[in-house]
Amino acid sequence: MVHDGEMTVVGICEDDPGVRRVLTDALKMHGHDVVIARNGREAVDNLGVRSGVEVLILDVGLPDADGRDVCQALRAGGQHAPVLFLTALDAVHDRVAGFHAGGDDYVVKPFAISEVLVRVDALRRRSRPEPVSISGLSLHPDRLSVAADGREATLTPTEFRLLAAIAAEPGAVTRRRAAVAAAWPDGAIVNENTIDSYVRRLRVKLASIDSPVELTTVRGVGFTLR
Amino acid sequence: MVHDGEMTVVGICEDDPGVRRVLTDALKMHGHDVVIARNGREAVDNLGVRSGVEVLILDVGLPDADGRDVCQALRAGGQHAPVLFLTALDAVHDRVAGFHAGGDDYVVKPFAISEVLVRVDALRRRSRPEPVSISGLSLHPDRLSVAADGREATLTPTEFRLLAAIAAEPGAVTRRRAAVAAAWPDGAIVNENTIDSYVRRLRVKLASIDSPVELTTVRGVGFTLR
DNA sequence: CCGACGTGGTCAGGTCGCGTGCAGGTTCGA
DNA sequence: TCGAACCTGCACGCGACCTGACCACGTCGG
Repeated sequence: MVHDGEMTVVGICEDDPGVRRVLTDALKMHGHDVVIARNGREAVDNLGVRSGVEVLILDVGLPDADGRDVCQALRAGGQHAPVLFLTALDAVHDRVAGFHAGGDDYVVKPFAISEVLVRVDALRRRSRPEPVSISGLSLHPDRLSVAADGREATLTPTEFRLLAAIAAEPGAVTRRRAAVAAAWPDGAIVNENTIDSYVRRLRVKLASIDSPVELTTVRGVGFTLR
Repeated sequence: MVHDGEMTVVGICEDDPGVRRVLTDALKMHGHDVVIARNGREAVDNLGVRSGVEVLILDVGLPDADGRDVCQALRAGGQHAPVLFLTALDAVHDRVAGFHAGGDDYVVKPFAISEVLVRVDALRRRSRPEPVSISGLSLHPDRLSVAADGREATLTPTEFRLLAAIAAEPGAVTRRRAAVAAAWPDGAIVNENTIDSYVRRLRVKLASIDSPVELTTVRGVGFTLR
């Protein structure tokens, strides 16, 4: 089957067998794969980075734990997959709004399956890399752009890889060799000077959006974001 | 008059001629239009997005395929019409419960015609192909058209699928491969250049309605809506 | 049965921008 | 002060993309 994208591996943490079943069936019917956890403990065991899940569906109201705690525990374990929270109606005005801002999403129970499916697809699509925010600068891999405040600048693929590599560890110095390896992953042999050209272009684009951070040179070592 | 107004186009996939006849007659008597498929193959051929059906009635127990597989195949083709599954009694406790919770529905054979009619109406009502609005652009799946402000342009089915895929996440870059997979869900091998032609046609049509958003190219990656 | 029409798909040629390298100037560290 | 490291501006080639046309096929009305 070749339809709209690749299969997504979805991790579900839900105590209610009925809801679990509904979700599992619907997701499988749409060509996705499912990993199940019945409670917080199983979630931590089964839905970590090693599980290979790409999207998480977590019930906020678990018997043994809050879905947000589960999320936090998974995140602590290096699991960065986007989360779709299932929440009861009365919790909506609580702190749920916060989820949405974080790139994660939520649906209110009782929910329509179709809604869950749509959101799972959306999360997967934009999740591969979630927008990376670094001191007022946000990188959007799905848009190939960098934004500060409201302004946004689009980057070429190579520019983006380079900036992403340098921004990966804010404050740390990215060595020239490391930057080259990141921006040219195929191991192409590029002129030492080429990277300077790209750094320059990045500086111009960062300036065009009044970036709060500067791309500075550490002479003899590499580059860093300040 | 009982039925609430507009005619609904119902797609039926059912192998039993008797059941087919009963459904067809009842639906037509209530002012609906019917498109028939005798098996899974015909369903995929006749009940896709291009058929214009608004509600699907799928027999779960087809000779050549499971109704759920048929549903999956149709969904992959961009057919998002709600489904009413016809299922045998013994399957109820199977996984059918899952359908009812979602946007879709089911009835158990043998069923009362009136029940089917009620559910068809309910399904249609709650899933009227609402136009999808994206930054001033609205896509009308039921009319295969795109509108901005007051102006409207009609699209061919392939054009619509392509635009819908790119518009799914405004601002995000839709990769060429993904766009191809969306516009040609059957996995047809199309010339790499073909998609360019369609993008061009879409651009022309978007321009003809003074679209507020532009279909721009992200060189080396894909397309995006800005 | 035939021709008009809409749709899907292909092709050849032209355009354009990304990736790249170079030359010359400038800054920094010793 | 001197050399190396870095910055700046620019030019160029190739491949990705755009453009406008063409053709094959199915549908429908006459």
